[in-house]
Amino acid sequence: MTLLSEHFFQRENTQAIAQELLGKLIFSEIEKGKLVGGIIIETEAYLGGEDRACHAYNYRRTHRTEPMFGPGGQIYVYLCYGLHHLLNIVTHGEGVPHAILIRSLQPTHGLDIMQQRRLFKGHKQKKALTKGPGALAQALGITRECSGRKLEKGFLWIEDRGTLVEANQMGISPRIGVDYAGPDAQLPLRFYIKGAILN
DNA sequence: CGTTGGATCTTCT
DNA sequence: GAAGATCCAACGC
Repeated sequence: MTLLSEHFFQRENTQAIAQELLGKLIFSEIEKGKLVGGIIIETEAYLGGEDRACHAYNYRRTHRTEPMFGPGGQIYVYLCYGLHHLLNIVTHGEGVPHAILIRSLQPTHGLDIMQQRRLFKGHKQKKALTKGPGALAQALGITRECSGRKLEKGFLWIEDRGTLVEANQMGISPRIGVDYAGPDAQLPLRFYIKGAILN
């Protein structure tokens, strides 16, 4: 198994990286002693200054978007709809605000811990542990305090265990929930492993 | 099954 | 002051 290095994320082809992340393992031990993780099965690419769907469109630089302007391998987390944290991995070099949204996992490690984290918040039982970006961040214990930190073993990291996703197993579609982005909403920048997203 | 609406709050205008 | 890279349960069929 190989830990994915910063170099991996500092390459310039964000779409290719988003595709390569499919089948990789992501781990979180943000809470010490609580190791959780799973296989990445769905990603979306956000292409920085030229992408209307990206928070950093037109190189809009704010406190929130700042991590995206850093070098690849950093973490960008932000709050959506007031209640969901969304996990992104920054790519490309410094000053180019590309990022990849991790949308879904197939849970493999620490299922009991994820189950617990998904319990409270008023509701009773959750079905999917890590299907959907908000759910996934909750199961991994990610909050926006992680935003701006680096991927790091023992905190939050990604490993390659040699899983290969064949081209015919990969699905491509427009990104979810970005209708406001005009023509960019149609771009085929969402990637997923066919059949894996269904429960 | 598919569709609908409520929860909830940071961020930027 | 408005909008938003969502989730879930409750409906209606």
